Amino acid sequence: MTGDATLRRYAGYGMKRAFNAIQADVNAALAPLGLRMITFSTLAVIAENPGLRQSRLADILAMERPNLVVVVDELERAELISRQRPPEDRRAYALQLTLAGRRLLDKALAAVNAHERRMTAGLTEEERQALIRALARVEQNGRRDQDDPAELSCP
Amino acid sequence: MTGDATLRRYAGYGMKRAFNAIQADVNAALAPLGLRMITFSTLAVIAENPGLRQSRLADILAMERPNLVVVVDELERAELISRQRPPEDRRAYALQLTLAGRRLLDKALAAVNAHERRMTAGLTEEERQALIRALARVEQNGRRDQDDPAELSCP
DNA sequence: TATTGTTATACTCTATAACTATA
DNA sequence: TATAGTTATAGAGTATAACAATA
Repeated sequence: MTGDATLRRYAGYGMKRAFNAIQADVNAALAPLGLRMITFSTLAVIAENPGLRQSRLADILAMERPNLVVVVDELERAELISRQRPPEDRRAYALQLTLAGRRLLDKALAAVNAHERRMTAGLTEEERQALIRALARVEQNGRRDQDDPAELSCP
Repeated sequence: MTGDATLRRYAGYGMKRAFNAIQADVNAALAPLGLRMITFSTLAVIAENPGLRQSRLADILAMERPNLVVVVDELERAELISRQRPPEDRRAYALQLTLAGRRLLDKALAAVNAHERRMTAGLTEEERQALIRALARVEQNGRRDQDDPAELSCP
């Protein structure tokens, strides 16, 4: 009686609906920390890659450089990260977490871990891993089609 | 070397990236037909529920009524659907596909089927079905948490 | 009083072109 | 000339409040 049986056959439709739920839940979980999905992700990637440059960070997060600027500005203003000019290339910035940033990220990771458990409740750990693997495959299929826009069905 | 190993452990991160790929691919597949994801979905739901009202359509597609208005306007202007006043409730509109709408939807379904095959290439049919099931579960977990905003870990 | 569709509005995310300062 | 970061801007998608017509 839901009325969308046609669309329910597609992974993309389910993904849109599931992602909307994920986004709402993770943003609610991060809001008490003053973070949202994109600022949390940015902190996590900088923590994993100290000294990272903004353009490389944008590559990793698959977002455009201009859109990252405002995020980095926001995190710097909140004193969660620092921008330092490396002497060998004075065009760039090396990004690092501050102590406050590291502490907040630890709290955020706990909140996001709880969020992940909540949203994947009812799946076994094997099913959760299979979901993550399937999503990575879909992403990869999209990346391949970007390089080769022609249809390459299967020979 | 990707630099996002921390985030890759979360289904939500993979879902954001996979959905971006899905959206780009499906919109590219539908553009030659003058459609995009939301107009395609709207056509598909109206086809499945002839005489549907806009507020019920918004419920099914999990979107706000005001945002649907512009979509229905666009489809009506393109003469793909018709709005008819039902005599028993002259506030509402009964939505139906036109013949052109039915024909275009058939073409769009073929394009979206090809898109789905492309994006889930490398998954077995069982894995694809498991992906769809897992996404529905995540969506449902989000819906439950909306009703009960408190954390309900596991007893 | 409540509901259907609508208007207006605002906020986020995303995408592109063009600028500056360095290399 | 090319690259790193930036500015400005425009387009989607999404959310809420308030209104007119009808129930």
